[in-house]
Amino acid sequence: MKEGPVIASVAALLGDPARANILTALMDGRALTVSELAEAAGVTLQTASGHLAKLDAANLLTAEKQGRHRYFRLSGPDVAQVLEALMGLAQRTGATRVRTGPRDAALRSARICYDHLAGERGVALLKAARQQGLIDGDRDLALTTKGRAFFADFGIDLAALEKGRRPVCRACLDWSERHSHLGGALGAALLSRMIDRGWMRRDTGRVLTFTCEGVEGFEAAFAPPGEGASQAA
Amino acid sequence: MKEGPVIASVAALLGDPARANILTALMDGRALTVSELAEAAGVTLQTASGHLAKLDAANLLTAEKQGRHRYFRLSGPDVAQVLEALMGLAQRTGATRVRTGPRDAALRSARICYDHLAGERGVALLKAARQQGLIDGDRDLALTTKGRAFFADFGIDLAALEKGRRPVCRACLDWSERHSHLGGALGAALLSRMIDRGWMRRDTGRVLTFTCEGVEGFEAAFAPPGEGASQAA
DNA sequence: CTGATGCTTCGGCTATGATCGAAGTATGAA
DNA sequence: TTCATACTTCGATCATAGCCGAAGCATCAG
Repeated sequence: MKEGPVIASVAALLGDPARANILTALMDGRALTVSELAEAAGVTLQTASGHLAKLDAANLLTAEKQGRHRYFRLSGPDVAQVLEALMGLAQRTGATRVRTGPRDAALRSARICYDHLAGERGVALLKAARQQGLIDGDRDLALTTKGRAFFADFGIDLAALEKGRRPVCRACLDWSERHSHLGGALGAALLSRMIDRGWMRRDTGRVLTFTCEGVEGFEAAFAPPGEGASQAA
Repeated sequence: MKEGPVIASVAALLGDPARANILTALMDGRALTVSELAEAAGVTLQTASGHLAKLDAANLLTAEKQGRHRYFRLSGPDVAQVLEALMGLAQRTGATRVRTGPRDAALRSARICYDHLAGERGVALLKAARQQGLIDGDRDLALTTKGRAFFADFGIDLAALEKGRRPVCRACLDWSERHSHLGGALGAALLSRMIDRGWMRRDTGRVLTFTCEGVEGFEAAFAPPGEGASQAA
């Protein structure tokens, strides 16, 4: 009887279509202006402004003022995680539409979840990392000694990651797959490193498009041991 | 722009205080009746009924009808997971438990459910029968060969039971324990036989009072799996 | 300065939906 | 059978809040 209103106040904020559109538009971790968010949500500027004020007051968003613009971003990965969880729930319970476009397929394949890799590729990465003994644990993930060597070799400064307050490894439930992908500081660093390497590029929105070398490199690095076959479609 | 409304429809359901109270009350995985949920939510019966219809239509809950009662439970662990994530976002303060079931300890211990044994003893009976390999199946129960021998030896005419239209074994949801106990023709015959043996007697109302020999005999026949030995299976 | 752009606030309209009383249905008990 | 309990449905009331037009600040360019 006490918890209900607590979660209700947050859920009610996510329960308005305009606000939900705003939040999903921000799910790629980037910051957008009020005007951009108004267009994404399909409402007028002043309506969006009102919504953003509420989301900001609830600390779901953070605002940064730059000149005449005001940039909003999600206040943290946990917001994105909740949104992903809600999408997964909506899909399982049948609230999602049957209509699936090409953009939907691309989203399913590889996308950004706040700041790390999600979708089929994201799930495959964590699965392979587990199988290769790089990462241990089921719900709470931990780097193995072998994993530390691997990711250091991949070009990631683990010591720097561990200095931050953010957990290095975190399991994040994928809404399109049914399994977890790798979030946390390591997940973010990995995505950043893979983009640096030219393995993929960010399109508009959350879609990640793999390059040819990217597919090659990704499958070489995160291949299930003993299985050379790639998953072609 | 398409995903927003999808998550909004789900989130809006969680965004009402009464519904949020209902869902949090169900978070422990047990099933509760409409009345109990109405009290937990702090609304009247008809209001709760309306909310439950919506949550059921959205497949967030599943309903089980049992006589005059309708038991609701979360439709899956993912629902609870979303709620937990929301609580985390809302900086939860502490867990709340909903008082459920009868206040009367005697009723809780052993009572008649229609015509068979219910309460702690009833749940223990079915649990033991499963563990001893007398009864098989999860939702739909069935007698094993070993079970047929056991109950025949107990003094029950299984052939007669099977002639009737009534199902021999039936899982019946216990309203104080929130686990199943044994109903059906066999459940009724068992209770009748145990009363004949002097294991228990009917008080006024539905309370069943075990005699000393009853406790002894009951625990010998249906040894609690957690007694002394470990629960490994 | 003037004018333009980006955003916020105010005011009023409107729709959604939460709520409960009362009546109706289904099941169990006497 | 008749009565009681558990729940659903209907109907009407009422509060919340989403929405946009218009006006008000703030910043920048000229």
